[in-house]
Amino acid sequence: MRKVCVRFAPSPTGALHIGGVRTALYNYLFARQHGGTMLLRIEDTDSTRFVPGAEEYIIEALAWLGIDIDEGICQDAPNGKGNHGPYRQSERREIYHQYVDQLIASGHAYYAFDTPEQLDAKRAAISNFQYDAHTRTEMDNSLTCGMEEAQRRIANGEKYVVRFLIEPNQDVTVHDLIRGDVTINSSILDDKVLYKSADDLPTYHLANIVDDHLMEVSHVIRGEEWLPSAPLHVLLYRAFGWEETMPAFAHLPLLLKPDGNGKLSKRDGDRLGFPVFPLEFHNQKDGSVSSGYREAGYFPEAVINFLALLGWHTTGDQEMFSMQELIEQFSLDRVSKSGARFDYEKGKWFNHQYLQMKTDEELADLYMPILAGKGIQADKAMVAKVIGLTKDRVNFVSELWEQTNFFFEAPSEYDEKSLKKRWKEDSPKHIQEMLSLLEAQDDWSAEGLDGLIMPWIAEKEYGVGVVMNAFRICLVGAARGPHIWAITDILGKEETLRRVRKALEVLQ
RNA sequence: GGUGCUAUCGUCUAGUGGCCUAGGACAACGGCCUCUCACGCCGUAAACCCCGGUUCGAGUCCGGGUAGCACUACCA
Repeated sequence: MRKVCVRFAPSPTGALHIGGVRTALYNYLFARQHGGTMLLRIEDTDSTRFVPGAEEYIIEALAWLGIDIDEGICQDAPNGKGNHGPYRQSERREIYHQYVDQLIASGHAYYAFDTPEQLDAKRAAISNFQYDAHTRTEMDNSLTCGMEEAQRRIANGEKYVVRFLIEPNQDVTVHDLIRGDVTINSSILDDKVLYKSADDLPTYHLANIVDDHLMEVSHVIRGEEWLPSAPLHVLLYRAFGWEETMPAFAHLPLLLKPDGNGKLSKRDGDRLGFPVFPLEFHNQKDGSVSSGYREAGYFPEAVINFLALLGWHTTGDQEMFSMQELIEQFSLDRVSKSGARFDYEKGKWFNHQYLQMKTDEELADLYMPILAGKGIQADKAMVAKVIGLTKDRVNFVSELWEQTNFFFEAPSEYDEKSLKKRWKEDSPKHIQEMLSLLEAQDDWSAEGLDGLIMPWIAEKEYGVGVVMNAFRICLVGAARGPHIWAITDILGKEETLRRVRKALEVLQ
């Protein structure tokens, strides 16, 4: 087998869609597994859809996710590294020109002068109009006007496109690594535009084949939306005489909407309230802002794990995979053929799993800026201790606040539902008595307090639940939180007593 | 409309002719734990799209339906 080289080739037309991220991931896993090269090429042949900042966004997103680029555009080489550059298609005009000329010379392509308006009129007049073997003889092109005339018109500055001449009635077979052989008849293909007059750049089809060939790409792993045009690409390789070194193809299943029909779109994220992009994106072109997984509090390894399993699975029951395990176990023949519905709930679960794997200190580093944002300066050791008590109940670092706020600030009000259920008629009396006991207590350890309070409750027959819940409300402001002696431990005697006195005052 | 791809619990999936009275995970529901809320643990419910065929035997192979998806631009 020849040296593996895969490419991820996004268009800088906006934020990188999560489906694109998965495509990049599968390419990366395949490359790493085979000791091959992961190449990033920017497909900016549509000047009208270019969005400033999109390319930088793509690079930053891949870097955040840990998808390292070996060749092409990347963080340490914004203009590309490697021997096959430039890696931005807009910088490869001359190269494409040369290959288009080759196709014209060999009779595989021709010039066409039909304007977009003329084509629209044709489509309106003839249903299912297709520019192909049946119709090209009636159109305005170098086949009908003659090559010399065509050259003259071009020299005069007339706008033209180059079309690929497709021989009708040929069965074209594409071998797909995931789906097997796919065969279509060339008659359903139209004479695709290879070179556009609008911006003097090639279309995707031409640029893609020329670049993959020149960049020695061995495997094209891309979304299923490209499957219908794969036979066209095979025909292009043949026309260039490159069929021998043509890359292998693998078309990945699509990511579908969580509900309803169709593929996952940006709108679904807005509608259902979850990110569809890896990073938050501020679109400079239309002013829109899209939320990202990073900003939503996801760990990159959770996003990777979640995405990897949307369309791929091993034979076993394993669900948690590190990047290294994915590299070892990934294989294209275990990629699903059918589209995968995007299940955001499972994404949260993955983040929960990865959050539990972090140390309390690591999480404290992430949480302390959030606390600082609320004007709270706390000791890292104390924050880590609080996190150790509460992390198992959150999916995100950002959710820590609602689980830990009472450690950092005394309750300013008392939850009504908790009061109704847990603050009984006798509670003020119980807490008052308990306060006296606590005031006289020197051993403030969990064991010490437990040894003090439990026998007292038992002796008075007040009921553990009744007293402890009322006590909890005094400290927390509600009926929630970790074990009560863990709370008193962190609060300390002074703060605990202060909160109890305050509660007694407010609640009576 | 045309062409192609696809089809197992609500969702992601395991299953490559007998190990399938179809396994796991998320979500849902119930229980346990317990001073509360969670976590955790245990359990329940939940699927082979339909019709034929091949075969001793089909979720698994074949054919036909049906449904979903994608493509059908001087977008990628």
